[in-house]
Amino acid sequence: MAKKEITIKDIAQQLNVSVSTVSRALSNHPRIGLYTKERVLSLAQKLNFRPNPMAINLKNSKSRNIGIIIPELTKHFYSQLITGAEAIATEHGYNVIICQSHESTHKEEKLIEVLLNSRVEGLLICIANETVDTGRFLKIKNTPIPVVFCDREMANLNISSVITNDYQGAFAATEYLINKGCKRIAHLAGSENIPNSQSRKQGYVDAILKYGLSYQKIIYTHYLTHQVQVAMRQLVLSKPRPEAVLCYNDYVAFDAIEIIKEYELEVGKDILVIGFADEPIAQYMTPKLTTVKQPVWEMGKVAMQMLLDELKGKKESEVPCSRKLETYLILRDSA
Amino acid sequence: MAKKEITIKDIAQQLNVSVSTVSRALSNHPRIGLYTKERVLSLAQKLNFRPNPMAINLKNSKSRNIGIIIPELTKHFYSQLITGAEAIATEHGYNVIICQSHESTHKEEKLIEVLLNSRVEGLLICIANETVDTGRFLKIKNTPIPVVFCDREMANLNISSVITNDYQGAFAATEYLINKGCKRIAHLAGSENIPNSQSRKQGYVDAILKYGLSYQKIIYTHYLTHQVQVAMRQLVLSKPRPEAVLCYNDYVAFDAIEIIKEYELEVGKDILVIGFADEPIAQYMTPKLTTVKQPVWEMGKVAMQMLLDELKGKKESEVPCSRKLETYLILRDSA
DNA sequence: CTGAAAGCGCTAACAA
DNA sequence: TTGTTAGCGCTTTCAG
Repeated sequence: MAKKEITIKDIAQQLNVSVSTVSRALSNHPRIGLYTKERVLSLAQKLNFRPNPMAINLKNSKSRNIGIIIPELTKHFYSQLITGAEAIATEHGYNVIICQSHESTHKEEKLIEVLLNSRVEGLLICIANETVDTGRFLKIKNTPIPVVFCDREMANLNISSVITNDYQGAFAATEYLINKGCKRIAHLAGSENIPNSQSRKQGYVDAILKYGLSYQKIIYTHYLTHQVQVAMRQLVLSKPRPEAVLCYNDYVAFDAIEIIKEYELEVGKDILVIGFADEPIAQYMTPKLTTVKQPVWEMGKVAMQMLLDELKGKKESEVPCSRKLETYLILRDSA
Repeated sequence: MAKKEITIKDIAQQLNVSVSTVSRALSNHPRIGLYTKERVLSLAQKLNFRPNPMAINLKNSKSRNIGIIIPELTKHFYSQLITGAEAIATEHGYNVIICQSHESTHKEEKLIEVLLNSRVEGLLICIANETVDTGRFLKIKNTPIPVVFCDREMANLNISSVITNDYQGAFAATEYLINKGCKRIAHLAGSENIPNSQSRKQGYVDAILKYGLSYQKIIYTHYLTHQVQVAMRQLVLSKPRPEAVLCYNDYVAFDAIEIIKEYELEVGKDILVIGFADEPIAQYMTPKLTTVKQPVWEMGKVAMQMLLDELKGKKESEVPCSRKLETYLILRDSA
């Protein structure tokens, strides 16, 4: 049944005018007779005419597409980020093309290539955890399209970025614990070479220092592995035992809580636990998790807005631009 | 710095051949001199030429885009579905345009319109829960592009669909409880007018019937509202109290478990609980939730494959095509 | 084997 | 105010 898509040419013929007239009528051009315009508009309406975006894009040499690369769509963090980014893009008439690197640097490179080939007008990238070599991104600098990094910035690359203030989040959480009277606060950190982990660790350390506490204990773990449980077991058994533990993220906190329960200690009383991120699971744990919330949705919005600004030729002087979004503590039952 | 994108014309000029020759060389056309071909290919390589997809699409009147409409990207279920669908699409050289209806029928309609305007070649739709009026979808039937429904089918619409076998999942779960010796099994169902909820309820009922149990209790609730807790409280206090409860989904199960704990009963012993979906939270509850897993990722793949098949002109006789994917019980601690 | 030319649907500079 | 024409980048007859 595939009825042929109707074009401005069809309209022109039926009305005995030229295609340019139709084009003008449709695009609200000033120099056109009111009567002709009406005729065109009403026929277009009647025929259910929809301009062919492929033609328009070719004509303008613009794809109106923004590429987004994230590690994993099924992680709540990223789907939230994308929801924010997409809202802004749509608002400005852009589509987003979402690609997943599945945390592989190699795939990441491929995707950049593919997206460039498909002529995206801008790129929003959440670098894979695995990625450390900034060198690979130098080629991006040579593309004419704007790039914005999200959630993780790449040092010395001079590319815009939006991240959350991990340092401040960890600092505030630690401070909260201290104010609650905890003297011995441990930190289950993330991998040592991940910048986000480093910042959180530093926030923790500086808070400890600020209040002159003598106890300080940091254990690096790779979350979602057994390392966390091993580390936590070690903490529970250490003497004196910490009164609180600040976790790299909510998953780490979950494992920590399991161990605490295993030793029949009470979470939120014998040992306070604070997570990071406010994943949905934070509300579904028992006890419900006190955690540092990152404004992920907003981060997506801000990043996309920044990208569009660069796209529309903001003054060079303001590029690259870095923004750090504040986090805040959500108080629940674990601390 | 925006260096102009290089085109086949550039290559043609530098090599003193015509654009058509370049085109042929690039597209591996048979009728071309080997030598010329080599020259073109190597120059293209050297110049880092990438064909402009906008031009190709216009030429072919094909967008190579598939539209996907889902209620909410941040729900794990849907992000998983999309991951499956996207994998297949990419594999076949298609992009996906992901849109969220945010569970609004109105937005849903708008999105269909927008996607049609943007010339997607096919549509994958997960209907919003709110949507009941199939009439609205009739217009889709008049589009020349193939449509596949996912997760929920619309009756009497003659459009292809892929869903999971809710009936069988609920039946198997109930049967499992019966085999474990439960005589009194209650069902916390979803909203009465949602097809998925109806099927699950029916699976429950039929299992009860098959084994000739005399106890049968169904309470309809709207999940993520207080209704669930109210209903569960009622069940816990009823005499005789049910020995097990089959929940409409994992969120319902979570609330049910909270209530059970509230009465100091032991989940998995005093009352067994089974959820539905296997959301990530299922593993993070205490106790870990026994639940009916739906093959969501696979559903996305199957649906996209079906869509592409229709797109590539499978025999009309095989369209529409309906598939029902089997679910399976994941045993954990709650039952 | 290669080139010229038309055309995909639309816009815009230039004429009338 | 309207029409003519060229062109966006590429493919594809149709000639040579």
